[in-house]
Amino acid sequence: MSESPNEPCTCSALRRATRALTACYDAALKPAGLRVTQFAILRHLDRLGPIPVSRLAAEAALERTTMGRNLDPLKRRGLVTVTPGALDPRERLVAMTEAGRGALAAATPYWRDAQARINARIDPATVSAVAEALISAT
Amino acid sequence: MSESPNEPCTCSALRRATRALTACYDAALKPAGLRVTQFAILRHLDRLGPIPVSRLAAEAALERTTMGRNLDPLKRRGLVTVTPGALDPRERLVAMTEAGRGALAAATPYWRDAQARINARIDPATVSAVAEALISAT
DNA sequence: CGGGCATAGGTGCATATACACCTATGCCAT
DNA sequence: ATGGCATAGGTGTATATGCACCTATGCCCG
Repeated sequence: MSESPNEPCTCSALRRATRALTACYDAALKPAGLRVTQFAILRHLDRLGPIPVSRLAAEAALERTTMGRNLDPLKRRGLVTVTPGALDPRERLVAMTEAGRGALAAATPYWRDAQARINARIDPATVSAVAEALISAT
Repeated sequence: MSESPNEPCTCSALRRATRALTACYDAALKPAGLRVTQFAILRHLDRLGPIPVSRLAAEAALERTTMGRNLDPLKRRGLVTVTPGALDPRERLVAMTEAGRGALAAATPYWRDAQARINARIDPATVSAVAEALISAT
């Protein structure tokens, strides 16, 4: 079985599924003007409050510099601010603005729709289990 | 349950898992100088033979222009050639070179290692099932 | 206090991804 | 033949992602 010359690549299969799922969420969030990556960052900020870039990256399991760049569109649109930390000026504290909170609130119903549609098709616990296994396997 | 204010985002969870899995495969393939995306393209070409860009994109379930750009690093390193079609000069036929076949052969054992390591941790059928469900759900 | 290491972050580069728009060419109907 | 539509592909722009390398600053130790 795993001797098949055309054995499917587990990684490529998952990448493809993720492309499809991301397109689905992005389409759902489009009326709110957010992508799912941006929505996720706003959700983290809403939960955590002002937080340095590195810690925000760690929360999202993103590379530090990736988070830095992913904040750019949100900064440009005034949904978050990034200011030097008062205690340690090396730190850059990321904080949601009022506009950011508004965008998050406006987007949340669309996100819930997408969640409901997807979770009706696949058990989210299964996805969670797969994700957990993959993350701990690496 | 789905009323939790901090309900996890199925999409973000899957994106995170895919980032981790991709990093794992990319690290495994590093000695062969390929990324998993590039390895996947070479595998498609090996299976299909010379093929127009659009059809190759369809096989990989990638957007046409994405495939066009993903071919750039492979072209630059001489692993594939892209030539105008003889019958229809609008078409660009993508073909593996000898160097491409060599790179694919050299990379395959590393890919098998990664597959074996991952498939020992999670049932690939489960991943397939999740992927199928997500792709058909969109 | 001064040197050295640790920590926070940014920049340059490369790849991956997709949409909107453009060009070139084939093909068909009149 | 030609005008118009369909098809194949490329380009511009934007976001997402991560590595290598750089700067700036804190902090500790002698």
